[in-house]
Amino acid sequence: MPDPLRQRPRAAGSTPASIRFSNIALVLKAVLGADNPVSRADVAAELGLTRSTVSRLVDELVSGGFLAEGTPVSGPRGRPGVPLTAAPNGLMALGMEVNADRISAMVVDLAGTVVAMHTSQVDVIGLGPDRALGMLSEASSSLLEGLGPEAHVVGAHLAIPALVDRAGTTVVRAPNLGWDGVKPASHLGALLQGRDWPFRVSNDVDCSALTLLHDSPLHVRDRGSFIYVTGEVGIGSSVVIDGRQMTGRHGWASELGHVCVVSPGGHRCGCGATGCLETVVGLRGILSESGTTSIESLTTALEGGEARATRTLDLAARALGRALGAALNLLDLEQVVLGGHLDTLSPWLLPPLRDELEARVMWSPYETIDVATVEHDPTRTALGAAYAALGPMIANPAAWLDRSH
Amino acid sequence: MPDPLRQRPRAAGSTPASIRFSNIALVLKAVLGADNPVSRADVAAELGLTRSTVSRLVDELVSGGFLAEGTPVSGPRGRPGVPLTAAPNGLMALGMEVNADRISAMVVDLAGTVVAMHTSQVDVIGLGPDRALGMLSEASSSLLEGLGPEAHVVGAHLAIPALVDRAGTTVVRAPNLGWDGVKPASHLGALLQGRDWPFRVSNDVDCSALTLLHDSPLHVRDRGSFIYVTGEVGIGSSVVIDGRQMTGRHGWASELGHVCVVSPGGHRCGCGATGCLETVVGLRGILSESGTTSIESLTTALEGGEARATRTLDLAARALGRALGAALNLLDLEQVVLGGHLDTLSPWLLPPLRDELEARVMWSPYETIDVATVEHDPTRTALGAAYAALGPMIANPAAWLDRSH
DNA sequence: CTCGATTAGTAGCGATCCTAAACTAAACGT
DNA sequence: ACGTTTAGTTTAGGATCGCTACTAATCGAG
Repeated sequence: MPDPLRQRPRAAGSTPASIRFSNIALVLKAVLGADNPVSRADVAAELGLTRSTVSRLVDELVSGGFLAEGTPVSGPRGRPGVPLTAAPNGLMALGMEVNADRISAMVVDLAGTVVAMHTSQVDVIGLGPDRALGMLSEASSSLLEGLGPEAHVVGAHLAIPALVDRAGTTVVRAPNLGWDGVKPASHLGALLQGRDWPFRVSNDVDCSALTLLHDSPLHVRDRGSFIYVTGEVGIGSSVVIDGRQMTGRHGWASELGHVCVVSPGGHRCGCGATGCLETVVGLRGILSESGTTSIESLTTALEGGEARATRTLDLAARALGRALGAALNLLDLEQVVLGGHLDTLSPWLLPPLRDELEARVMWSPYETIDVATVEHDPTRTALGAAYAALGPMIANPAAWLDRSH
Repeated sequence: MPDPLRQRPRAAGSTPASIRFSNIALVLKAVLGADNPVSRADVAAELGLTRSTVSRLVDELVSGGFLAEGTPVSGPRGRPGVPLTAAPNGLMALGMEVNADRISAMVVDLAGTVVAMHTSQVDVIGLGPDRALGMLSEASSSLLEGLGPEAHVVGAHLAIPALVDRAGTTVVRAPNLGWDGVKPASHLGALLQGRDWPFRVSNDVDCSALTLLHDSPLHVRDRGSFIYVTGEVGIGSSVVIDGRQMTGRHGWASELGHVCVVSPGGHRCGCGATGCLETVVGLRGILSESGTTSIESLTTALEGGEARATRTLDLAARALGRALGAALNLLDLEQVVLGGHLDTLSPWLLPPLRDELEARVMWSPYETIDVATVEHDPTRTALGAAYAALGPMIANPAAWLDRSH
């Protein structure tokens, strides 16, 4: 007997319109994701659609401000194709970051070009949510006012060092900021007022990882599955599988910093448990264990071959190897990317880390484990936030086209 | 300039036909996944499609052998609806299992009903791949011959305790069977000959986990994200996220048994590393540590409150907690499911395990961690293999309908 | 310089699949 | 008996894509 109470918000049956939604997104993706500008015919061949279909969709994207046509380029034979690129000065998004010691805002277009940006060093902890977000709101607003008249900012995203709920609206807990249960949208009134933007919040390391996944908002790199581990205040991490970020059920996945790597024994961690990776590989742990006071004095000691420092780094690398070994055994990823002070210390970390991974990862005899590093870039997080803001538009351009029309 | 070398196998642009492919799959899913038989009108309401559309698709599924109509059932008002169910004696699949000490085969229909099954206790290790798979082939063939004439078996799947390549064709390594680089299809000639079945191989624990995800081949349970950990010969595990099994890039994900849980110290594991979960929580490790010789003598000792056994179980539970804590911190899953001897020993494992997880999982203050157990069921693996074989058909019924027509 | 070959892009027609609305069917209650 | 309600079917119309034929633009051979 059918249950009249089951009145779900209806699942998604496909209609002819959803073909267009899907195809127009594929076309945009094919154009933005190509290494070199491509023509309508190239896109048609790549997607297995006819030239007439692609032509129609491309025309829509051009008139909607997503794409621009270049001047025809001759091939070896035949009529020259019209090269398609992301429209400059077309659609853009605002990426924002709040961290313990700075706030940033950045406007980025569909090609991934930074059109405008602003960063201030401020003591966010001292200010509290309302004043800090007020400053961010002001800085962002003046950034937007400085843009040309044809620039069209269509969404915003905020990166924050915190556990954020999956809906992207509430900061559940931000230990380094001392914020609990903050709803950033309600403090950004001046910025969001009157703009019907999609606005969301997410974890800062997740945003940074997006810049590793993409060269531009939609150009996916070779690395389709990786874990990014960065040492900043604590140890942050983010996992990407098959080009999609793994958020988990609540958006709280990828807490590599609190994987247990020392047991028995192990120091107490800020999270309440003992033996967390963060206690061994976090900057504070490394410095106190090595008897140094700053990363500069530590590297000096290491370059001098000082025994205590060298031994500390070896232990840290092996602990990192145990945690990453767990991640690779569980997730079967193709690459590990290290950032922050883990990059700075990589000359001493990498050899024992690779060693440990070879020994611990079940499939290491069959596939190589790629360990890479990325240099610290203070703009990476806000840039990733902008990528996140552009995401929905790229995923469903038809919705935007139909709305603006 | 377009690159003429880039001649990819064309991505998937949608055509009008793909609407039907997608919708017919949704309709089948809605019918098979419902708690009670539903009518065409119910499906239409659930999917947000019109009754006429759903009617047409249902008619196709009925004439194609996927669904059957029951006798109309009156509601409180109006014309009675025709209840739809999986067709009995319609489409079926063959699920097979090869393990160290037995081979099994099982025929299952779309409703998840076991239509026929066969199990033999044999020493698979002694036989080697060719003879073991030959026996399986013979047993399966005679199972198929015993079915009624209207039964239509449309695919097969083999579960095997091994690392299997992602394509599902080659057993890369099966430590408990001593098989390396075996291609099962080439040893199952007599069974597969002349049938244009899809046939694939995958890991046994992954197959078992499918039976936890589904009550029937398509009825997804509440638990959409969980990790299943089972103690058999070693420690096997499988991760399901949002109702989809996480296979990893090579299909080698979910090796929880080789997460490091004891360091410093830790015994050497068969995999070559030290301190693996398997060395502490595997049956062999628990027995030797507790000074008992079988699970029966161990439970007797535990029931008698014997100190060494109790202490061993406590340490094992806490080690399991460290490994599962890593998994939950990395993956943000909603449930842990324990099977095999971990279920048998759960009265002694669960309290310290829950304790350890509460302490180690970052988000435990915000969401409860559900730890459940499942009883050992020797048919679970072959049943899961059958589910796996039915999967492609359920995912794309239109392909089958068009082919058989 | 002209013409053929080649490739890019466009236009019209037909096929497929969906929605909408009208219709028929089958039950209940007054 | 008849109206109401809900299930299922039929028919007409709309959206989208593929197919085919067309025009456009370039190169190179004669």
